[in-house]
Amino acid sequence: MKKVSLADISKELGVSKTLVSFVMNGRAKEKRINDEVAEKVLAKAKELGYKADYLARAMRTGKSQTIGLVMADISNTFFSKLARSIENEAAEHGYNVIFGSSDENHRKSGKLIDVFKDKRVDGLIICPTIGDITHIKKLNKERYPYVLVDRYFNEVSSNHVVVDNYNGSFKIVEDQIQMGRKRIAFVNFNVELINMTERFNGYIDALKSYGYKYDSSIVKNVSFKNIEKETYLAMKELMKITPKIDTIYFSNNRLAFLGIKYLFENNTINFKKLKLASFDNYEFMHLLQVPIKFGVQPIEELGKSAVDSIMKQINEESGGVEHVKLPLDISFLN
Amino acid sequence: MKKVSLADISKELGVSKTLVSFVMNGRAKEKRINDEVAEKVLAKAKELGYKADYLARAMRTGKSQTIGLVMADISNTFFSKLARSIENEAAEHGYNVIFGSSDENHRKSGKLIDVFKDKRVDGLIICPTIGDITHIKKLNKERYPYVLVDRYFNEVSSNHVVVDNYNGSFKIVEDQIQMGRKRIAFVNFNVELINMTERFNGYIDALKSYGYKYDSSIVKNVSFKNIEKETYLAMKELMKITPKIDTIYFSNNRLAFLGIKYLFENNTINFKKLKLASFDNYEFMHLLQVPIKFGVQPIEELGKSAVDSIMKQINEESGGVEHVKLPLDISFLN
DNA sequence: CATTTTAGCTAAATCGATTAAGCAATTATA
DNA sequence: TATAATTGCTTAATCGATTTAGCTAAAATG
Repeated sequence: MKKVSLADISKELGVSKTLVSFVMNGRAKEKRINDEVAEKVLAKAKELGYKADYLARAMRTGKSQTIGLVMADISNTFFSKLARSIENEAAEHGYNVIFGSSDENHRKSGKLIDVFKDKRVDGLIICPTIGDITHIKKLNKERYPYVLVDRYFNEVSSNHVVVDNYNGSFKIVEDQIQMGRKRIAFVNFNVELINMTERFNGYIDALKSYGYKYDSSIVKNVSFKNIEKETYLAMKELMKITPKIDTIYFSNNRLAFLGIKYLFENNTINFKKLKLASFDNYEFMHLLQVPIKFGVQPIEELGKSAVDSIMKQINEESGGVEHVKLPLDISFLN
Repeated sequence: MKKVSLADISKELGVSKTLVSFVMNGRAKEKRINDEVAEKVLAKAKELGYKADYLARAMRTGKSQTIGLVMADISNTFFSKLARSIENEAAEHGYNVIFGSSDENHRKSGKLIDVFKDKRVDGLIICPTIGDITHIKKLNKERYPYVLVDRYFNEVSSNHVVVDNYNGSFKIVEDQIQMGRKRIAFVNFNVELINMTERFNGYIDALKSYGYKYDSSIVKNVSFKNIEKETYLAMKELMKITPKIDTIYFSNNRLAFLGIKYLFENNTINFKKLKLASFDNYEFMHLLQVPIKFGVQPIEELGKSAVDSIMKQINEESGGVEHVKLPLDISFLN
């Protein structure tokens, strides 16, 4: 019941391991192996139940048929859906996925990247966080196949696949404006992640292009770490401001969730006067009895596109750095 | 900038690879290596930036420091949270996690198990689906380290970690009874998965022990595949039944979500008369303006416990088959 | 002083597949 | 007919770490 190796087959048939290896890798023709011999090898392999040892092969070829996935937190729906999409697309190419969560901590992501490289993943899909620039630069230098998803850095060239944060955000705010909203507050993360700043820029520019004045007192920035407390605090402050705001726009589903939770827990809110908007959603969101509008991230395409980029790089079909920007699905605005 | 190997160190110092290997594995004392020599080796290793090659080591030792995780669908919150918990606990032990989704299809899970074994994962954490008995039996025969989570099979002995479905379900139904509900409908999956049948048994027995008569017309079973359509159909039928039901109890959060969605889309429902219950929840659930009560799965403990079981097996500290049954958190019933 | 023990180290096999280099026999070409 | 090309296959090195078996010299023992 123990493992069958190339050597076993070669011994039983009295041929060399080399020959068996060639046949098993489908290189019989190329290597001009006699058809009859090749067939015998295949038959014997089947009989003995031979399967190439993954580790031995990986060690020789340096290829592991595995992709490393580094995200902020797989238990977050956005990332778990992304992971699923990546898993599916990777499977199409015969690859598996090994994953790890960074919790937006670049020490963790750095460690994960190192371990995954150590395990010889053929490529890395990374949702980078602040401070990951160093790691990206290193990957660039080493020409290690990788692709960033959801976020990237202006300061360093990289393959990346992201959603069009700027235009998505612009349209969501524009929609509120067109609905007659006058004072649109914005709740964002206080970090320099490009997706977040782009959403902010979309907000600003939408206001501008409709002649609204930018009022920094109705823009709140909360931290990843104390997201719950700070979002609550931001909400509390926003509700007190005069003249009254009539829309709160959340730059992400998590913030929207917490904001809504706050509103429910402090149920003096009049939803005739206050509307909500969110850059992206949870599946549940439209069931909440709350006037909220949101975009929907093209998560599946993000994952698919990321894997495709990795595959191109692995197979060296890549024509240099690749930037993919997918539109936010705003069909739910109507 | 290329990889530093044991041989590089041994050459530079004029000692054998064996010695270097011993030192690097902390076996210097045991192998009676001269302290000065050992120190020299460590210093040189640091200087050259030596890191043991994972594949070479894995090939020799047969250990990959990786755990394989097979679930129904990582994009489902239950599983993604479980995955996160498993990832964390595995990391504590220096392990990574490679994952795959079976979509409740035993062909897929079988393939995943095979591939993961091929990749020499040191253990498997499996959320099995119907038809996986064969694979479990095989793992038993091979004495491959594994543990089932969330589900298991009565027909075959296995290590498993599950929630106490029976008692959890019993208490949820009991709670409805104590609230004065008279006709409690049940929406379940139509599959022979033990977690689902146990939830059903809890429902039945709670009814019985309070002298309720079991009425099969208010128990609906839907399939995994057409979950959306069939749940809608079940809801439609339940709402028509007379005498009117006054509680719908969903055996899982997904069913509850779809049921609620149906109710909202057919908004003639009077929530003064109809209450809801669900075995487990979504984070959002209590924000819905719906009278729903639910249990909360001890997901983190499930994952932690599963990894611990695997670790015991890997380190051969396991004293035979292990069954863990964790209580459902019902604190939200109050 | 002869023998045993111990300290300190190494050679070489091993895990299992891949592959560069090359050999022998046959066939084609000049 | 001598040389070149092709067919069909093999030997042995290699990837990098682990580990068994064993060697030498010094120290301990009787």
